[in-house]
Amino acid sequence: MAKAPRCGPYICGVDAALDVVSGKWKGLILWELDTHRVRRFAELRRGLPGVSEKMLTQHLREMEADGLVHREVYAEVPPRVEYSLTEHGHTLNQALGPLGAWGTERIRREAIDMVDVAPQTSHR
Amino acid sequence: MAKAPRCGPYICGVDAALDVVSGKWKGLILWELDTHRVRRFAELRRGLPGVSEKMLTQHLREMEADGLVHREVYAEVPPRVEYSLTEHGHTLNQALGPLGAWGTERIRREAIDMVDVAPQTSHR
DNA sequence: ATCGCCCCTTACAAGAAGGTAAGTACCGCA
DNA sequence: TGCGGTACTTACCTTCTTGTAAGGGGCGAT
Repeated sequence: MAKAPRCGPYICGVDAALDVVSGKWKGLILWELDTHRVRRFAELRRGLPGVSEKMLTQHLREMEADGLVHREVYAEVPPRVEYSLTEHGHTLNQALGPLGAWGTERIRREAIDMVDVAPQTSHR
Repeated sequence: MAKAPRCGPYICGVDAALDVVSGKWKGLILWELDTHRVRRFAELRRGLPGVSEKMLTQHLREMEADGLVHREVYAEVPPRVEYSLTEHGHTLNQALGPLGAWGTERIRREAIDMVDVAPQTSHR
């Protein structure tokens, strides 16, 4: 069920983009890879609290297939693999910027709402 | 299944935003509701090819709980319900803009790649 | 020699998301 | 009287995603 494009016919661009970032850890992987330019497998694992090795590998492979991350394997011992964002991954991250800002705003707003709803401690 | 914040502790804003738009039809619902300012249930259903009534109701309820859409019920016969974007939904859609552009670009690029890879009748 | 690190892979199991189909209650139309 | 339209709800089932656990091959450290 997966050819080059993973999912069906996209109705709009948002669809296509969401398809590529949907996955429990992909947003965080993107974030990690953007802050630190390049990360090794174990570094990413430590950076994502609670991720299993399987999921990390799987997501990284999908993102590689989607052309978002670059995977550089060094034929050394012990094995070393470095992940970094491709040009595409980078532009995606930039496109994700406003969304991240919106999300942050939303979190902030929810925090305020919670204080409003439970007003005994102090006024907001 | 859903308190005010639906999912766990968000690491970054992208997380929170993705949580809110992840769902097979939410992107499209947002799009529909943004183009036409206000839509009724059956109109939305006709606008999203292949959506089931259950999923549409479910997604709309979640988005209402998330403060993205406004649901106006008219106590008439036959029943009439109108959905529209809230202020939040609107800003979300704007934040989704760059992502949509990225997705569109990606679709275009894939189409080009496919032509590159499969030049009509030659070797497979 | 055994342990643990590195970067995975595989098999299996659980859970969430989504789809199908039917039912509800009311009405206008033929 | 029966059909279709409106806006759902419910029960059941399938598929997709995620998690758990184990293994594997090479090497440095204990």
